[in-house]
Amino acid sequence: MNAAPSKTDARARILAAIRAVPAGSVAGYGHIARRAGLPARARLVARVLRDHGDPDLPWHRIVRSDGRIAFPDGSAGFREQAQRLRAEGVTVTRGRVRMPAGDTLDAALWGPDGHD
DNA sequence: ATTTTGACGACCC
DNA sequence: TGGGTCGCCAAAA
Repeated sequence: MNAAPSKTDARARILAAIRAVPAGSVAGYGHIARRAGLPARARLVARVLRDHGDPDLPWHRIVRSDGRIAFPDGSAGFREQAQRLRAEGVTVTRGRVRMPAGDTLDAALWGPDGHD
């Protein structure tokens, strides 16, 4: 029934999906978008992350689909994200983290159908 | 209304 | 792994 989710709702879903990422783990932008019911809206996720305004939001757990940090190498955001991830036990090598292998593990972590 | 931009992604080589 | 192309979408210019 939700054929036309308003932008506000979409944003709320995205934020929820981001908060659903467990500490010590990472997720891609497209991954979050899909999880929020918004396929092909990875860029929207980026936009939300840029604006969010919630200090508790685990934005640092969101990386590119290839595992690379989305900030320019060497930038403040880049370093901060790497630092935060390491603080959670995530290994960051050359600004890159190891992405979860298959969706199977992903489903196990988040729920096979819908669990937010 | 048209073009550019951006914390992106899938493909290809 | 790494570099380049093309597609996608919303906000800004």
